[in-house]
Amino acid sequence: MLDHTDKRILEELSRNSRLTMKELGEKVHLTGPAVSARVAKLEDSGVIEGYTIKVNQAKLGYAIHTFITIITESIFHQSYLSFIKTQERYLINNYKISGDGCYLLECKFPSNEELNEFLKELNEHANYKLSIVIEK
Amino acid sequence: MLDHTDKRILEELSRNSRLTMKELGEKVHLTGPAVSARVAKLEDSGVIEGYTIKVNQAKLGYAIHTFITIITESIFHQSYLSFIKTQERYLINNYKISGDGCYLLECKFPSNEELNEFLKELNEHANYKLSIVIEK
DNA sequence: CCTTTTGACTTTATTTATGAAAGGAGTGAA
DNA sequence: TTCACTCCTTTCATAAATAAAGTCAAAAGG
Repeated sequence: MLDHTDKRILEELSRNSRLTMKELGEKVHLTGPAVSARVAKLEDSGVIEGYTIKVNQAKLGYAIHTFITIITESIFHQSYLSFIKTQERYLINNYKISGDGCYLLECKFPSNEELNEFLKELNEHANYKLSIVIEK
Repeated sequence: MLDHTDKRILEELSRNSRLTMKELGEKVHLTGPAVSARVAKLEDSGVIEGYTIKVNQAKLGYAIHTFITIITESIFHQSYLSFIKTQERYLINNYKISGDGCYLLECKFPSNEELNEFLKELNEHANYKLSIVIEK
């Protein structure tokens, strides 16, 4: 289904998704049209879900990166889920998990003040454990 | 420093980083060369860190997505850090965190067997708490 | 008030990449 | 052998990127 060349293509596009088909072709030893056809297949089959950029959140003013383990008391999660929908500017990911907690919420904040305010509001909907990312 | 148009550019490129400069220009009401110059600025200033793809890990055979909270007993983390360097195929991210644990390790696995084997080996270097992602 | 400078943009023209079409090499099945 | 199939290359028309020159408006200085 996926041969070595396809994996090379995924590696190269992960590193730089704005390569031209010609450049990508040179890296994996194919011509432009050939590599273009393979990329189209990878898109159609859903292996490549999309093309995106890595944004430096700190330079956008979001210096604080956190993971918040959510423990909801009630069996109804709707209160928590509705709340985070109103907090999109802070959200990176919300994972439903099994294990120690119901959700793992990945967030970014510009300042401790805003983090603190967020946690205060969050606490009305769920308990939490906070982890702050020091280094990636 | 970063005006509304720059933010629009970041949004559009986050959604699809393979837009042509012409298409991107149309979306933000600029010509190709104008938007190209802005993107170059965003790259030079480090706001755009890179261009990448979203890969469907499940379709690559990695169906299991986990977060593992690492608690190292000793004050020397080297044993753990050396270990994970040998496990690159499973690794997505390793965050050094403050809070409940020393590291938060994001991993992917093809099967419970390999996850189990990984945990067994991990346990020689650190204690852990496992969370498995059910939904994103 | 006029002139100059600056920055961000558009226009134009050249270079370069894309993508469709045709053709060839290798593989497996009848 | 022959056919069908897949995957590739080559070629070429079209489209995009990029460099250079020109436009315009706002700010600074005489």
